[in-house]
Amino acid sequence: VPNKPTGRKRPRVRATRGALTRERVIAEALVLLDQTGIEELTIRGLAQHLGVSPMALYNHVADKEDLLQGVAEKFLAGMAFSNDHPDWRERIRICFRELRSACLAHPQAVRLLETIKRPPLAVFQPMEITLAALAEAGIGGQQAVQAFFLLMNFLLGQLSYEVRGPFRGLDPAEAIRSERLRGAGLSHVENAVSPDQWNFDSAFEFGLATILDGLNKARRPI
Amino acid sequence: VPNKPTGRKRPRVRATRGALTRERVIAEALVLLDQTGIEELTIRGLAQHLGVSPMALYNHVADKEDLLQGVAEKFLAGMAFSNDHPDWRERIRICFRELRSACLAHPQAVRLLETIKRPPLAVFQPMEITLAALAEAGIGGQQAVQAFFLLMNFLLGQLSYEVRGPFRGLDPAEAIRSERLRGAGLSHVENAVSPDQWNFDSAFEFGLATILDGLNKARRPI
DNA sequence: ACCTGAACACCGTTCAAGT
DNA sequence: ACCTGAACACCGTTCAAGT
Repeated sequence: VPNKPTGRKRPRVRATRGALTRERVIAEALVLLDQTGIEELTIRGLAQHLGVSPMALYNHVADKEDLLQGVAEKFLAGMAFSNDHPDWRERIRICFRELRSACLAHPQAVRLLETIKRPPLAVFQPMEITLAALAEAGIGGQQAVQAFFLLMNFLLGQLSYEVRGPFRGLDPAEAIRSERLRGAGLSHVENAVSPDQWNFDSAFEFGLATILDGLNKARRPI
Repeated sequence: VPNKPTGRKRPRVRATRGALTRERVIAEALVLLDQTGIEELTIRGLAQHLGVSPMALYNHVADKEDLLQGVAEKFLAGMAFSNDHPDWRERIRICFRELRSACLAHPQAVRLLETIKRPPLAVFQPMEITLAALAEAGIGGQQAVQAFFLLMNFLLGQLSYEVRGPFRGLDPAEAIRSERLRGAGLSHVENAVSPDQWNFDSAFEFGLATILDGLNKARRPI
């Protein structure tokens, strides 16, 4: 909001009119995305939300793909990652915890990361932190990059699950009802799954810990 | 194709007409999906592909969501997982390799797993194999389920990356060009990334090995 | 029971026209 | 330079009508 009129009675609309800029279009798109959902984020809907003609947006955005790309950038932008812990393991842990937190702050936006053609530039900072930490641990080269993608892909997989809500479709009660699972010898599944006690936080921490333990072994190839 | 006419001159269309069934609709949807892409798989397009009115499909499918669900089931159905290796580690490894292979056989269909509200029933078999193997290794309860999801989420994350093609947007040459990365102190990233030598197979194997190493440590909690 | 055409309420985007 | 309305080529889906 550039300059708020002091005491004028002029309609407030004028203040935002003409202030349509790429920055504002993308910012409001993120707001609208959070309020509704990725499915409902549409050029026409965004235009209405901005009180403007649909075609007005095309002055600041190439097409919808470009808009989504911008929203994805904005959504991950401004993230600051702590990088001062002495232990390299803990540095990686903290970095991915922060990344996950930032993603979960905009649950609807997480699915953008699946839609987008190319990953937002914001992933480079966690990558730098991870590669630096791994280098300190004696892991470098191709292996270090693969380790980063192991962590990153686990995070993305977990997030896309997490965003969809707790554990849908893996309820054993429902599974038993299904024809396909009856007598299929899935005894371990039947005994193991209890969606009500599922906890994404602890699952995430378990994953992180397991990967870091595994990487620890990779430090000195046998 | 049921019964090919022997020497008749009658138009071939009659043979497939009326044979419209849920099975066929879903099967052809998968064919069309493989040929084109998830974006292009549309009710109207599928109807045209089947030589039928769009509304005809609604006799065999509730709505598009139901269609996609059916395609996802079909796409993963009929998979047989080897489960006879003596080593529990190798059993898990083989299972997830087979799962990945099956997914990559229909690259366009992989994105269905992200779109679908609930995971296809087919994931229960790998889950059973994994839980059984982990039980043999002394890992059970909540931990075993979390371990399965660690493996599964890694696989899904890797697949969604893999399907999009090799490493797009993480080219350092392109990154340097970008304003945001200039002077951001991303020295490790600049030195490490070389998309041309990236190999999804080896990245997958590295991930599997690392997770299994990590799980090995989880066998006896300290 | 299954298929059809017409119609409705939406999309993203192009184009020619306004200021 | 920026915004607009009308129009185009698409969507998924409802409805009433056909067989």
